[in-house]
Amino acid sequence: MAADAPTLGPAPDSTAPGALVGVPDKPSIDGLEEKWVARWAEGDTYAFDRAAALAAPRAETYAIDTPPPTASGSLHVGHVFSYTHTDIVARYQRMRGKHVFYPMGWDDNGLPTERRVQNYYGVRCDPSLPYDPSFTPPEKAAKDQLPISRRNFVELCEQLTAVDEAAFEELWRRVGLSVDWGNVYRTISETSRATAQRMFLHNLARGEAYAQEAPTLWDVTFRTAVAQAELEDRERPGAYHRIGFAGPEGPVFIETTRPELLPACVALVAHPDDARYQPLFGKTVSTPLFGVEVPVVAHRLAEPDKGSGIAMICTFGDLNDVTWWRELQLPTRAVIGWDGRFVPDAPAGVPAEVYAELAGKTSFSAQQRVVELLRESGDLVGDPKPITHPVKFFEKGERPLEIVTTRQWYIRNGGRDGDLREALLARGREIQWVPDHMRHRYENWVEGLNGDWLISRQRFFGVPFPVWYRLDAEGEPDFSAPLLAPEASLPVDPSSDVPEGFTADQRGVPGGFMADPDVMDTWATSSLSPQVASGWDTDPELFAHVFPMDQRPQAHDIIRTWLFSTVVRAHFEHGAVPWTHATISGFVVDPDRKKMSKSKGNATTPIDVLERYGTDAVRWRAAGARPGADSPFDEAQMKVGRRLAMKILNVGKFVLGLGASTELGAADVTEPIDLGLLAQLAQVVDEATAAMEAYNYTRALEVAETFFWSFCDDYVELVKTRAYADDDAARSAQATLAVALSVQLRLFAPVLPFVTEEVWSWWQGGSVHRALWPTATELPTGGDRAVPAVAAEALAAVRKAKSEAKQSMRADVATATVTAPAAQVAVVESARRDLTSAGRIQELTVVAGEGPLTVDVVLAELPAEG
RNA sequence: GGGCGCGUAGCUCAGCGGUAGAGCUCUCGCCUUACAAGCGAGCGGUCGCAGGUUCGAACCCUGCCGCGCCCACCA
Repeated sequence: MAADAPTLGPAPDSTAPGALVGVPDKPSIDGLEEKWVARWAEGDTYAFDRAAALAAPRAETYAIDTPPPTASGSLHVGHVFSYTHTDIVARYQRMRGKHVFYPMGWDDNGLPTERRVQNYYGVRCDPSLPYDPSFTPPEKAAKDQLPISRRNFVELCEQLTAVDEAAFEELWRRVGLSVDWGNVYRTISETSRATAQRMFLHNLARGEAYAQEAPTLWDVTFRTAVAQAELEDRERPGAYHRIGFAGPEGPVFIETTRPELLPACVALVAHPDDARYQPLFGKTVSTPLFGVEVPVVAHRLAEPDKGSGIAMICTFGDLNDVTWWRELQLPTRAVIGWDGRFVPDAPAGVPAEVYAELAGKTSFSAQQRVVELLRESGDLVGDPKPITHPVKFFEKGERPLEIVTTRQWYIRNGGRDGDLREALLARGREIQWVPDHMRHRYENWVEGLNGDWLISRQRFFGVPFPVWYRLDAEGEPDFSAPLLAPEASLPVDPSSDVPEGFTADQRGVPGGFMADPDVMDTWATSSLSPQVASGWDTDPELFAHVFPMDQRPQAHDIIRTWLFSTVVRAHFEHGAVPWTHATISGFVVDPDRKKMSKSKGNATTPIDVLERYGTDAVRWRAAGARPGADSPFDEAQMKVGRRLAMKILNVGKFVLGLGASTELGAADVTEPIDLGLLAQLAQVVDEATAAMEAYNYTRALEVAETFFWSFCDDYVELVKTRAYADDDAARSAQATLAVALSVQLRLFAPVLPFVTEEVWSWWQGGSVHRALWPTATELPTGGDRAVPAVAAEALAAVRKAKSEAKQSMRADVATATVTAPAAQVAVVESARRDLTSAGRIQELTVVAGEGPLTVDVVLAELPAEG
């Protein structure tokens, strides 16, 4: 977005790509990053040409929904790999002549930023405070956090993340990402906030968003609701407590891991078919300690073989309780408050004097006390049986989730509506997944949804809901008719802005208004990355052109969050998928196959690796990880990439020294082995192109690389003598070397942007990254691929003889007799000149014979061996 | 418990119906004037196991075993 864009660099000058500098004596890959990063910036090499793109058909634009990295986090090698994968595709598409729309975003929203700002400045957000325009943060973070207004807090977030983002940008440039740095967005920016609020108002107007007072999974540390997508299970120790309830015909025993919820018990439940408990259905039992009469009810979700087969329903211990409570229309006896402690007053109908023992306690200490009381009363049977069981946690949280009834905003996602679910599944099928099997993750998730998407969070930093409520004469809010911000006013902060028709002094007073206190879940804004990046809110013309986008690259762990939520928003607002392709990257794992992450301490710092091996080497290794496949981090592999980069420099220098130049072209290629080499290359180009079209950059690189090593080791060796001469055959070799070098540099350019650009600059104008991807049509036709292949095979046999004789490859061969299938005799003969010079063969004989090609070699000045 | 993916040379991985492949490692050589951070050659595998289909299976089918990820399970 223009509003967030950094200033562009100076205009192109003579140092930009395009200025020929000649071949250096000692090519080196060290320093290429600094050199080319600077020149690409100066030359605006990767800028998106908005005017040209909009003037061209949509198919000539390639738009990428770049994942915005968490600005307050840190990057590791895994990030470098996955962003490189996207960049390889971007560079390929650019070389196909497309206008590549390749923005960068920073995710500076959400809890990580909030926590970092609190710690860094020693402040905390208090939305009830007024904005202080002259506020400056303390020099040193004080022990007691200084309360400041939301707007001041957001400003600090913006300041601090800007610093982080500058460091990220520098790293990304060093990685060689061909991002359009004139198109950078931030999830915290005005535009992002306005987009999120406008989209929310649209969702609300269409009934896709709604507010509801309901039991909600609640993190007691962060004191916020969390969504299904943010849950994870963790194994925790617990214990079964066998407890007796007084029934009409003797005690009824239940087993529970949460005896402290006894005061919240509203019923016992068993399966309708469970003969043991059928007599009790419709009757009541009495809770121990509290003596509350609760009904015994039947429900299909009760499992006869779990515990004693009959469970207590509490409001609320887990999600099953919520289901039972809702479906069986049971009363509510909530005991756990927003802070995770037992509320001060007993629920209605629960004796206050017993409950007083628990008020204010945490779940943990309440449980201890309840167990003591049950022991004293004799209602606890035996000792608790220790078990380990999975417990739901907020993925960023450290204490088990509780269930608390609160008023929250939701967006429909098919979790409670079969038709919508089907529609969203159909959207998933519209997307081309790379790799294809990742679509199952999406379908699995959508099919398993058990409720709508909870988007409100009881936090301070984030996009606020653009909503206020009237206060009645008693000062109670009227939630039934929210006051909505007009779209033209967005973004608003309801904690400092005032709804239409009200004045600031009416805030919080009876007859006045109050702000909705919540902010949106971070995914509620991240899910709009295509809209934010493409200018839905700021540049409708651009948006109409690039949306739906072509590619969403992301990791597989956030299919359920980022990918799904993006599909939901696009489905509602645009009736379309947000992109045609979802490319899912795997993780970089450590040698023990554990996911690399900062928190585990096994993450490799990218800058160190980039410095030691060079960016191209690291990118080469990244390209070896297939889409969606996890890949172990192995430094030995980096060396191989470095070797390839070095080889490209060296062979480039050599080939250009042999006379290859832009003066020579396909028309100068006349020798059979040269035509054959280029025919091989044409096949490589076709295969690499097909692979790239299928997003299989690994395969594309593999075929190019296989050809390249054979080109260096065999073809160049075969023709170097001829290329030094001065005749038509020499010119044929030189032309072949020139054409092959040009094609190969372009094949490698997406993966190895630095060395290819360096070699390109020695003899070609412009940037290789703005050159066209090679096609078979630019290569001569009719060549016989067998000629270079057979010549290489014969040369290998000669080398083998020298190697086995422990001779130098420079050793002379007195006689070499090639015995080849009849059909290959002429083929070998056509390469005679190159074969004799490369093998230093004094006398070469070619005869027809049975079986595969063999070569009898007699080395000069050595007795013949068998 | 459900879904998905993966088990091929010591390591990382291709191959996915027609006589087992690459790179790395390792071994043995080579100062060859593009490259010794190089070059040449070589060693190395009953393709997880068991059945089945087929003239023929690493490849297709079935069932196991092992590994990983996602989801569910919380009395």
